[in-house]
Amino acid sequence: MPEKAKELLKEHGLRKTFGRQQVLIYFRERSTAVSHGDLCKVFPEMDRAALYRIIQDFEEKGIVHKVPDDEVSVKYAFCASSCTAEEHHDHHLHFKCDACQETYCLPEQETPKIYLPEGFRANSTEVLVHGFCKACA
Amino acid sequence: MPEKAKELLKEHGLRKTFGRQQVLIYFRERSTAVSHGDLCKVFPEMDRAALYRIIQDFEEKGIVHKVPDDEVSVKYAFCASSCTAEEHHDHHLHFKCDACQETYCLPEQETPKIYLPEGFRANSTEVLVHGFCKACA
DNA sequence: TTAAGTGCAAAATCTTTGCAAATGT
DNA sequence: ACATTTGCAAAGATTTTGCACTTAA
Repeated sequence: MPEKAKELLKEHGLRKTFGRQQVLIYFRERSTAVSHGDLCKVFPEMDRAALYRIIQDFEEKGIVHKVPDDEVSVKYAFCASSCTAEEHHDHHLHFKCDACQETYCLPEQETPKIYLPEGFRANSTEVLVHGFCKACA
Repeated sequence: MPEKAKELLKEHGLRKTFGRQQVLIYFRERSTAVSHGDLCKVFPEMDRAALYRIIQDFEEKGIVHKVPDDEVSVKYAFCASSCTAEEHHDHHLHFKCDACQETYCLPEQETPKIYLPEGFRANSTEVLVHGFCKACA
């Protein structure tokens, strides 16, 4: 994976713009998932609509992935590795702290093998564990 | 578990109103999760705000549970059994079909044991499996 | 130069809230 | 009769869209 945001954008077929670089760097430096609203607070000078489009482009190109959430809005986190527009490979667990409300990606953990009822075919599995994180426990 | 919607409401400390009975019966008869928007379509004669409040009351009292979703809005499904206002016991899997977009509860399946990094403490686990359901496979 | 991205404004949705009228116990 | 719930209307948030202007390649 390229070190520079610039290269990462290029690699995923996106033009290197100021906004995208800022947001990409922010995602890379975080271990927890953020919503669109969160990003608006982090980048108050950026346009809301532009942020929606940046997130959307990043998700389509495999730079960030959706993290299912039980609050109102979806969250996003930086893709672990090797995700492309064709396929995401973020088969790791997510952990949401009931105290600080942060959602962590836990990439060391593989998703467990799930056995489905007859007739169901699985493509991918999302796991969201609730509890207290290291900082809040 | 009581057979009648009326009794179920009473058991959870909610008054038996027409709207609540309708919605409760609807939830009981479904095997897939629905959003507020879905309910509005099913009950176009009911007030949006009232539906929000019904869902909220049901969730608080342990009649339905939230199902994390990767779309815009949260979904809800009927509680398997014995959930109360104090504690939900819906530790089953959810399955979302990539074709028909329905989210199923898979109550036969126990959630797998998850091993977390040092310092993290789990309370509950939500699993959302993506793939093709029986009807679409 | 020209295809793509941004900023701004407006529309469309979604969610919450307050309060008078209706309903359940 | 009294507390709760509903219906309606308004406000607040969130998300999407269109289009002129700017920027990247």
